[in-house]
Amino acid sequence: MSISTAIAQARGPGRPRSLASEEAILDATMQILAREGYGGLTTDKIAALAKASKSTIYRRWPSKEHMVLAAFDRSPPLEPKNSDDLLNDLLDIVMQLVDLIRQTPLGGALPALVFERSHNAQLAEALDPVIERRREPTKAILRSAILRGDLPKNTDLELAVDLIWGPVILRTIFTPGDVSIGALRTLLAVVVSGLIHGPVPLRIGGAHGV
Amino acid sequence: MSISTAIAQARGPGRPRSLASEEAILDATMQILAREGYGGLTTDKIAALAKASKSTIYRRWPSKEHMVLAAFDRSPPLEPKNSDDLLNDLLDIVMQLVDLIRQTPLGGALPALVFERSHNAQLAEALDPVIERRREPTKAILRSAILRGDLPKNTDLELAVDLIWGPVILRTIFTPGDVSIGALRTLLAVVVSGLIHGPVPLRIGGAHGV
Amino acid sequence: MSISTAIAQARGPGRPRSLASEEAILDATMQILAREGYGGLTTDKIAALAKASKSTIYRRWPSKEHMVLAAFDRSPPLEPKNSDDLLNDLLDIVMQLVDLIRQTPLGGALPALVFERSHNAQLAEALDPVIERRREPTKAILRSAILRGDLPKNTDLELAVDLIWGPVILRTIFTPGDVSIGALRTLLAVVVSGLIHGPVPLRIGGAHGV
Amino acid sequence: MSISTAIAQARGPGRPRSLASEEAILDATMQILAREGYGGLTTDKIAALAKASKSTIYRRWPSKEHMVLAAFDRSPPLEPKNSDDLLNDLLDIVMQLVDLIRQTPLGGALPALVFERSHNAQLAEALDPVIERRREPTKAILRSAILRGDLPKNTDLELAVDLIWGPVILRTIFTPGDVSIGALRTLLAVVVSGLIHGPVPLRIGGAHGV
DNA sequence: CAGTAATCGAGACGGTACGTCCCGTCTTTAT
DNA sequence: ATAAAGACGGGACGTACCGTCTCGATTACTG
Repeated sequence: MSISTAIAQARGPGRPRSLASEEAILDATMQILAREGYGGLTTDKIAALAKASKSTIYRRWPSKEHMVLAAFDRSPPLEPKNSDDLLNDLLDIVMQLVDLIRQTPLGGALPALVFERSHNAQLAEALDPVIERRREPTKAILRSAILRGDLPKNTDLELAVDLIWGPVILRTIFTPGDVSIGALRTLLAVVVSGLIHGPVPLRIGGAHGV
Repeated sequence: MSISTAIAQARGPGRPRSLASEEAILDATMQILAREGYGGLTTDKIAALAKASKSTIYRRWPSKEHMVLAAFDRSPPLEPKNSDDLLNDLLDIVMQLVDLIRQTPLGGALPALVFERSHNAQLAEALDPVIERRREPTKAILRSAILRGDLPKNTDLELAVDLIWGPVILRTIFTPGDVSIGALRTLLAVVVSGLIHGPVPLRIGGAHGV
Repeated sequence: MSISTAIAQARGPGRPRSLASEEAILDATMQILAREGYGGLTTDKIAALAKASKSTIYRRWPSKEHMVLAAFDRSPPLEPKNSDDLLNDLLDIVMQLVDLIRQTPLGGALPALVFERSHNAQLAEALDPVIERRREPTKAILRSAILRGDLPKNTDLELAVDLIWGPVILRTIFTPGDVSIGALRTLLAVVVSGLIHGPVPLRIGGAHGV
Repeated sequence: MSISTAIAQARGPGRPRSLASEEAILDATMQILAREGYGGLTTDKIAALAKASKSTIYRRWPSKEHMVLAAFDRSPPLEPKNSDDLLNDLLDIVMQLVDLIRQTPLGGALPALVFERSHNAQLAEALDPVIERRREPTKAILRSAILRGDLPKNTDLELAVDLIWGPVILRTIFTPGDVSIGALRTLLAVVVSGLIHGPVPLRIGGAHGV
């Protein structure tokens, strides 16, 4: 379940792996990420700061990116508010991530993971379930709204999640876009409007004269 | 205007920069990108294939990523169909990019640019206007729809573009999502629905008992 | 004592430096020197031929010249004959070096070391003790001659060594001079003559009429 | 006669070569040599400082070393004193060169020329006559001494020159030796002694017991 | 309680890309 | 034809980082 291999280790003979080292390594990763950015993150620096050896590192994770991912995975999941106000709940959870990205070293590392994922199947395998899990709180909010009748029963959750997060991620990571609370509120309000009213019929326009 | 420095160069004294070299370099970049992927792209390989020297390369672009960007910038802009069917026009232009990303070397390189942008101000400066320009065709479609009356006059274009492209980019680059034509059609239909009906009022739900 | 850092290294923690690599590198240096001359000697070629990485090379020596010096230092010292014939002994040892310079790759590299020494304090530091040590065999010959009474007891050894080697080095490295055995014999015979008879009084000539 | 090709140029059609440029280039060479040493001497720097183009430089001299040599060749020849005191005359001319080497940029460049000569036939061809010419003043002193009867009539001039200059060059360029006036005086006194008394017989020592 | 075996810190290793530097040549317009 | 300016191909350099490996020293369990 965890990214870490240490915990799942079968208890055989020989010296057991040190949990302290493991944490020191991930802590060091976060510190360097915060201080010097992803470009300044090297395995040697991590080892030096964590007072661990590189073999201790590579025994646990096959590459630098996996370490970043493991460090990322230690951050607590987004917490869905589940009040009875859909828009506010969505806004809250969206702001949680935006703040996380803007205020912690993880923001700077996310593009690196995305990049690495694109040509590293091993990392994709590790990253995808983590991403998948991160979508869950949003789905919980949507399910509650459906139960309350605030959204149609046949709402496609995956599509809804993409509609919500797509523009946010775009503005946060891709493009230097407006992610103020006001802008996000409007954005979400339009998305929710689309979800409530459902997709438009296949042909829009062209029937004006009629 | 262009990414290239050679074209815009004032015609002073000294030997002018070779346009032939410039194109050979960008061509070589694309070829290697196609053949070996972004990870296999090195400045030495580019120089060898383009029969150019590394100094000729570095005289023009300060890093590999700038070269990729310049190569990317040579690809023709997406072509808006501008029929009178908004949904079809959007679907068409979205599919254009999805095909471009999936069928050309540029798809593999895009995550690299995003990643590099995140910690390289110099690249950000070069990349952002390129991205900005790429949003224009979508805006043209939206403007036509507004003129036809298929969209409200006060539609926020930037917001609309983000709503359209956010989920698509998310599924293409971030997450291994469904970008089949059917899935995209549904996605766009919901977005357009939201745009037509406008944002929901600030409070959704909570008024059930009333 | 040795140029090599590996041998003298205190046996601390960590993987010890590989003596095999060290020798492979110096062997490769000599081979390339012999095959392609000093101009054809590059660190990449050495690394490739020695199947070592450039980091392994640069961990030991700070520059190409230091490597050449280390390779040079592995050649056996000149062997003083120490018969009871001073002139023959000197001629023998001088011919040993002349042959070494003319028949091994070191000859071609020596000017390079001299050149580099002249503007590289670090190399000077490494080179000087090596040169100093190389003067010893000649001094041994001179000391024997003094003991036998063939040279004055107060003979200045440093001066004698310079008188002997100066002209030889000049003809070998600087100027395309005659270093045949006959020429060297005459040269040494005059030097020894000077050493035996001692310096002339401060004023030569000017007292002719007396 | 001169190292420069400019002067000997046949006066054909077209713009004549600029003598001003030529001098500016050699001046610049000396300045950079003095300021940054041979290692810091590059053709680009020379061109920039002389406000000349690189083609102007390479039209005259085939390589950097030839330029240094041409700059060197502009320095006045050593001036033989030709008093009636052989030892003093030799000491004077030797000190002239020692001072030149120690006090002008040429000292630092000399090892470079020697080095380059060793693997550059073209430079050897240019350098050797210059060196040869520089030996002339010493020979003049020796000839005067022979005429005065201070040296044997059959003194071998080439050998004598090598005996005199060899140790001096050795101590100046090769080895960090003593080139104080006192040390040089002693050195020369022994050499002159050898020249006056002539070579020792072929066998020295070995007849002790007899 | 000795033996076995996996772990630990330290740091060297092979490999490889990077970006810089310099050389000597070439291409442009202006004298 | 030569001048200044400066781009060009070529190629070496020394640095940096990756992920692996080799040491001697620990630290558990297993017999």
